[in-house]
Amino acid sequence: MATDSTPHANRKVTLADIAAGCDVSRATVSLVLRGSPLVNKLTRARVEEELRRQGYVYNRAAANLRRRTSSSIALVLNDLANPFFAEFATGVDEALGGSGYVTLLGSTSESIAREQAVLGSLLEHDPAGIILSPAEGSAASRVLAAVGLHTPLLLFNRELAGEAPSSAPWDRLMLDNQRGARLATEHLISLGQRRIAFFGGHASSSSCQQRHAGYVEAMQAAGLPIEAHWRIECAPNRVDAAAQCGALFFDAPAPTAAVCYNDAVALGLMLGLYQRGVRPGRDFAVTGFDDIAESALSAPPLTTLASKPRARGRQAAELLLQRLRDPQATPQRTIAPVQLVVRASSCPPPSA
Amino acid sequence: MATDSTPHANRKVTLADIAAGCDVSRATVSLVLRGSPLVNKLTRARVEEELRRQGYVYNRAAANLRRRTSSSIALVLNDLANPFFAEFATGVDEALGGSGYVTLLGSTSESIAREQAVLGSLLEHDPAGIILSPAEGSAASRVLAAVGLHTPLLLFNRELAGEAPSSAPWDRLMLDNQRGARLATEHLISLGQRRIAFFGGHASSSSCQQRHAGYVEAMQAAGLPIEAHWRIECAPNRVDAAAQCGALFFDAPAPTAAVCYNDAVALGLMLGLYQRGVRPGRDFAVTGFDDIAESALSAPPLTTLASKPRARGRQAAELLLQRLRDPQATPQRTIAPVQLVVRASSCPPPSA
DNA sequence: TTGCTCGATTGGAACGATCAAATGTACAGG
DNA sequence: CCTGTACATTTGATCGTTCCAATCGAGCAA
Repeated sequence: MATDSTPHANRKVTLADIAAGCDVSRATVSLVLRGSPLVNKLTRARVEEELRRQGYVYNRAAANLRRRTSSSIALVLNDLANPFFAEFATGVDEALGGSGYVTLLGSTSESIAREQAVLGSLLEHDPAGIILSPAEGSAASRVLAAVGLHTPLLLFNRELAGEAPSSAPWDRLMLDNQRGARLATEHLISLGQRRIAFFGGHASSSSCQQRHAGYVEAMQAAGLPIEAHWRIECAPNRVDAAAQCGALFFDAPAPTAAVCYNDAVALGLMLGLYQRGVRPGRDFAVTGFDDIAESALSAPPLTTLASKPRARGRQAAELLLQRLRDPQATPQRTIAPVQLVVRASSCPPPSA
Repeated sequence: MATDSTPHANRKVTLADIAAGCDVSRATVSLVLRGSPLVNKLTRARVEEELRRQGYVYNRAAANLRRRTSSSIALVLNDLANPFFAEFATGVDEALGGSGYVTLLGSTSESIAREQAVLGSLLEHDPAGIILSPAEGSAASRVLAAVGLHTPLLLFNRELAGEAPSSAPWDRLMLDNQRGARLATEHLISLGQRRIAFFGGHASSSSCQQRHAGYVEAMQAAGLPIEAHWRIECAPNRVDAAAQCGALFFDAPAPTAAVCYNDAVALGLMLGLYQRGVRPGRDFAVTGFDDIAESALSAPPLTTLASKPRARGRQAAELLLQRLRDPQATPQRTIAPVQLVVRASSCPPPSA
């Protein structure tokens, strides 16, 4: 049978066990753990030896309870399976880990009901703050009801529906959607393009609206007309984009270029073009948004807007940590710049 | 100034506040929260009203402390940015959420040092169990030292290096790498291919070894020779695969088909082939492994092995929950089947 | 001697929940 | 009138940690 001081597989080792093991009080052991200068060198050594011997592991939950602190951040994403958000999550986790926080993950799969459930469940674990990329159509009032005013929340990527501006003083980190789409459109115009469509995305989503606004802005600034049938909606994925490709050519005048909602849509559109015998990058110009990994490697490589999702993740974490340090500061709205990356998918119109 | 019973933004609402608010004891409130049949209908209604009024949120950490339970699972991944693992994580979170657990996320970016740090940090939050997809080269002894024997661990996707079989009774969930590669190879052989290469991956990784073994098995069973220069190593990503493409054709006899380590490698190889004027799916057959989203949409669509990462995530969660229910059961090694998905990238050899 | 500071340590009450055992009613039957 | 029992509620201890105030011996000045 095991002696009383042998590392025991059954029960978890606590401060009290260590204290008993080397004849000091729990308080002293606690001081050692936190590296207090108060404790004598000799006893510190004894305690540390005992910690090692018994295989002690710190119970942060108990400490957090006593200190009324928290060491976790909730990360709630509308679509973790999307590489963009996966990269984002990686960035968040990197930055949080570096600051001693742990990431509580929640994935909502674009379901508002799941978002409510996930927020509720994560809140019970008392996160110090929340990073939320809302599901499509998620309403400010519901989020407020679930989260309350006590836990700081950083909104990423999308606005909430029906926001009452003053009620919920949330920080925001958004991409510069409008400027990005404007840059892409201006780039196409500078290549001589005049008949440019805006392709893909749900018109109801805030990011799609912003990108479309940037497109309109550039077209108008250049004095170019916009035809109604140059705006095609589709789900933001490759499959649906490929299927909707034909809609671009139903009516005259047909466009010779398209600014796409995002890279997934652009890649799908290029696939659809190929299937109709139209060669993207030669007969028809295409731009995307996001600069996901595949875009550099597609045929032709895709002209797009780099949003650096991992850096955005780190930035989101930083912004939230900032807020935790200074809860009273006025809410921040941060717009992350995007960079135009020119590749072979954008070309002059065939006539030129 | 606020009355004493007004929902207060400052301090968090506790059981005691509710109890005081409707003149019952904390214990009664606790019983209400947990839906105990013991409590009277009338008082239950009063308490529930008060809970709502004060905006109470349950503190699971405190409950877990008292009950010596845990309601979180740690998910530690070697590469969350990889769509395969992002899908896996989504599946895990889905299944855990359904069982009332919360996911503690840790991403190691293939760094053994970060893996150690992440495991240490997550353990302090006392997870009920751990799902670990280890970083490349991660050693069993180090993982054991970090995790101990107290917390159940499920190993996913990779074996640990230098495992002493008896010491750590961990459950495992692995893909059927060997059988998958064998199926792909047999498929190519059945199309008439005879000179088949094995392309990509690090020969040191266990999954690469298993896939290679499946390839060898099929070749030998068919009585086909294997040339030494038909085995090309490269990092498991598109860029390196494209760069290594030429190595296939340095020496005669050149292969007319390749079984690739995974889809990323296969897509990269197809790109490299195009650049040399070789048309994959016509002049040269290619197969992948994983069935990531792009594979169905590449040109040509990729023949590959579907591993259903999201389903694997759910399965991993299920296996771990199973283990929590029955800690004494003997360790399970589960091999998840993979399915051959035949698409246009696999073809007969040009001569046939 | 007393008084005082200084460094090192400690006991006991928290944190917010749960649990086991005790308490208080009300009502039945003997 | 007493006992038993079913229900409804409470009391006080407890989980593993931290905080606060108290303690204690030693050194040193007056």
